[in-house]
Amino acid sequence: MNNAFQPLYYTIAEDLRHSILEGKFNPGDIMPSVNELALKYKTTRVTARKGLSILENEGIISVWHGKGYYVLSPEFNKFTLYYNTNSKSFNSKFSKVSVIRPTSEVKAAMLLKDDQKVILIRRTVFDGDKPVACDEKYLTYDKGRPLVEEEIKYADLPEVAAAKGSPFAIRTEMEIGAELGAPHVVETLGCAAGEPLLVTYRYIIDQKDAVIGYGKMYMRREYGKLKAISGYNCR
Amino acid sequence: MNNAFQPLYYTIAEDLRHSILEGKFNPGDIMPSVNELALKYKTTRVTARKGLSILENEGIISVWHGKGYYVLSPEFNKFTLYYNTNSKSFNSKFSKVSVIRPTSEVKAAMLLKDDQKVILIRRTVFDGDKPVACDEKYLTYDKGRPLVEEEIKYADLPEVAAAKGSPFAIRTEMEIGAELGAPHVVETLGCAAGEPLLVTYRYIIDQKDAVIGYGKMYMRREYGKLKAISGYNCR
DNA sequence: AAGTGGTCTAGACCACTGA
DNA sequence: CAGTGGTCTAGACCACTTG
Repeated sequence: MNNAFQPLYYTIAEDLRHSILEGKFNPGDIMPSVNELALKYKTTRVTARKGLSILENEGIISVWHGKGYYVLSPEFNKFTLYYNTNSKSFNSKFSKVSVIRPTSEVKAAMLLKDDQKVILIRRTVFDGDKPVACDEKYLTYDKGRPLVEEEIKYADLPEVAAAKGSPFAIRTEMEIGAELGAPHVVETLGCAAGEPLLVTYRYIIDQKDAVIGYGKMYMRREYGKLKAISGYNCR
Repeated sequence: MNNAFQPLYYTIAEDLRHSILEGKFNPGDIMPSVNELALKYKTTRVTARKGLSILENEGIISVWHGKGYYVLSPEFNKFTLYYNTNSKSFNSKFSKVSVIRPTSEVKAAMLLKDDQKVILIRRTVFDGDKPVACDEKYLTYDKGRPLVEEEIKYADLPEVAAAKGSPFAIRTEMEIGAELGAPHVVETLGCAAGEPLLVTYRYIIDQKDAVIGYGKMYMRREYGKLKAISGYNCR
């Protein structure tokens, strides 16, 4: 019976989650069985199981057919990172959109043939008047598809790449490193030549594992810290 | 009817997922209704709905009560980052475990009172003979609990902190930046004073939002790139 | 009113585990 | 064998959306 505002299976999940968070169940422990829960909550096995499934989806418990549901240890090495290049508090200016011959670095990153040209988009991100970051994006240039500047200018890297195909056919990979800025970066950001910059490299990859986009973003450390969280509480 | 090796609801989910990935459905489109699917697959609404729920859990579609299931746009700003400080190809050496008065930086990071002492654990990570990273971990020091060195030495930061309470009561936050190493870091890593290092700051936070652990890791850029992925294909 | 999704039941049958 | 989880049915009733 369900006389609350929330479905019964949700109540079951909440109760169990609290038990785990309070330490009544610890990693390795077996949760109450589906039958037990069905009895306790005066419901059917289907509904009881649905409650357990929620915790399973949350990565808190795991199931072993024929044995039961086990409490897992938290995954502290798996982080969720939100990468917002288009934050509202910043404004950005596009300084260059052009078709170029790729440098050897870009050629290597995108696995390009020798004669393949790429689109280069440069952008500078400002906090008020102060430049805090700048990035370079490279996209494969298909002769057949004319370059629509407006569409590209205000979109983020993945969206631009997605516009050239199915938006679901791609994934993004990111690497994070520290570098000294190249001369034009130092000049654009107005920082010292020896200032360490946080650099993110992004690869846009289609369903055939071809790199169709590559981007590099340099951030000054006062403004460009990346944040990520881990644990159960964040989902 | 289900004459395959996999449950019917799974087949339904797979079929729908492929349709989306192939571009038969695009972001904003409405998926076939529960009733339609039940008819098509000669099953009940419950099973049909279960298929849709899978895609919903994967973040591919979203539901609007009374209207239907909608295809979502991929979330390219949300990354999953795996942070493996205990990689198998590296070995690490603990150089120091001690109880100290915190520096002002640590005091600020952990929101400590003036007289609170902390445990400091220093570690250096080697690739063969070459030092590639080093880190400092700070934990609140509770006078009541004696410091068990063995337990701490081989564990990672969150596990150590977890050992002091319920493992579920905590979360980890991470910041990533670029810095020049302090003198002792430069010496330990044997790098140039001007070499930019990738730095990760980690905060271990308990359920009362108190910072119970703080760690800093310096990585040389050739070895210390962090990687993260985004999109649907990764889950 | 007709169509959508959401919850729940009572019961069936199957597969896996362990004593 | 009893107990565990997993799948599925047929049908009921509810809540939301749209015309």
